[in-house]
Amino acid sequence: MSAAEVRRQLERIGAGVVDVVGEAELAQKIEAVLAGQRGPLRVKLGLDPSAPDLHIGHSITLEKLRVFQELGHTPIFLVGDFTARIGDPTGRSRTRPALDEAQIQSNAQTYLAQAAHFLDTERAECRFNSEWLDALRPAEFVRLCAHYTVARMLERDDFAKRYREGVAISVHEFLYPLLQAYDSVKLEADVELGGTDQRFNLLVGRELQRSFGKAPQVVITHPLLVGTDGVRKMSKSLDNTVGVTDTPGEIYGRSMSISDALMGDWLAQLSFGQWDDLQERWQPVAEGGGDPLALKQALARRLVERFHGEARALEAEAQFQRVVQQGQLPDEIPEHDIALDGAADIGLLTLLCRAFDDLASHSEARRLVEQGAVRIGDAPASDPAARVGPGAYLLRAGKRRYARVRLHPGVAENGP
RNA sequence: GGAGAGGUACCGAAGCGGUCAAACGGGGCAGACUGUAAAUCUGCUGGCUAUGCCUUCGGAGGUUCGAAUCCUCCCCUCUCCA
Repeated sequence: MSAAEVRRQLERIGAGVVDVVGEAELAQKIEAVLAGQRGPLRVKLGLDPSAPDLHIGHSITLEKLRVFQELGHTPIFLVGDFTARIGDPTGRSRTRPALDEAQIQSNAQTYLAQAAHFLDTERAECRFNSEWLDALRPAEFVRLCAHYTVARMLERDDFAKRYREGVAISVHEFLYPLLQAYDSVKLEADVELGGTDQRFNLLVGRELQRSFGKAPQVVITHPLLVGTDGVRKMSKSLDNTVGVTDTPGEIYGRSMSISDALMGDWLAQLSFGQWDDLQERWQPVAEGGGDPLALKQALARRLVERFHGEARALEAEAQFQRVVQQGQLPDEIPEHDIALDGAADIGLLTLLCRAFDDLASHSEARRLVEQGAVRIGDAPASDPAARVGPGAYLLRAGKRRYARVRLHPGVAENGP
């Protein structure tokens, strides 16, 4: 009976993973838990508090953490506040400022709040690695470094690549995997989850635990979700995410913009065993038949549903069909009151910049006009030198930007 | 410490005294096409009171009618040697 339970747990844990290092140990650990010889498994997931907003790529590991929780084990969120305060581990975006403690705390809270979409964060442990890393004295730290070698560090893909290509690797970058591994030692993690890009770091944790005479953690890696661009991994800095806090419209629209091929990946990776009906519909589409549009709509709807519920999902779909597919106006269009300050009219370019926050300059507005992207009401506006007098207008710049403006002759009222 | 190679726009990468706001590729934006896509094609991609003007080629000076391009010093990266 216990053997069946072990098998059941292993099966659920193993669903959708890329790799489980130490599967036999995992079975033993679960057996021991079931036999009452030890407490629940301690399952670690590291969080980077410098980028707190979660996207659906994160949902893959979070979902697995939820599975562990359902099986009675203990999720541990490890906030890398110490590491975040020091700088960026990838070495690429060195401009990213080191965060101060208040920001880190607030980011960590944001993270947990968003993670609550996936699991019961109340029943999870949340720890900050500054707890032990701040206390680490230089002598101890140096001793810690002695547990690992430079050659082994260079085994990591991106280190090896950068070393080969002559790209700078700072010494502190070597320290990150080690510090992260030390977290596992201190937390006595039984399992650590991560994306495949974390494999190396997680394995260092496993070896360091062993080196410290502790039971090595089981390392479970999950596939990285490819972002909306269909090429690179989903990442906030690449602006190819579908975010947990995005509006229903954004989630729906961004999901609809993915390629058909990517739709297959997303269906497989984000299903979590809940979208069998959609998976079935994927097969014919993959073979060039079926109804890819309908399937993609169903996927987009389910994603909205996951974070905002069914009602909002249906709304988002209806809105998308009206606006994007039929070219009608969206329900909500930002409105602006613009005062002419006594002038008779206003330059079209100035007007556009005031109506659309994301237009950075007149030159950018000019380009849109010259490229025929701008409409006032139904009429195309193609003259950058045009001027607009008082009145109410519907402005459109490209497919996504809409604004209603009321131009009145008065003087601008300044807010209190 | 020594020798050499480098630092160019969002990224990669050409340019090496004027014709350079800087080739080319990627990304982004816009247009066409489409299933809303993707792929493909086309255009744009520093700013402005705009047939011209201003700011930009690691930083600060200098040479020159004129500098991303030459010189000096400084900062940073890489390689080899110690």
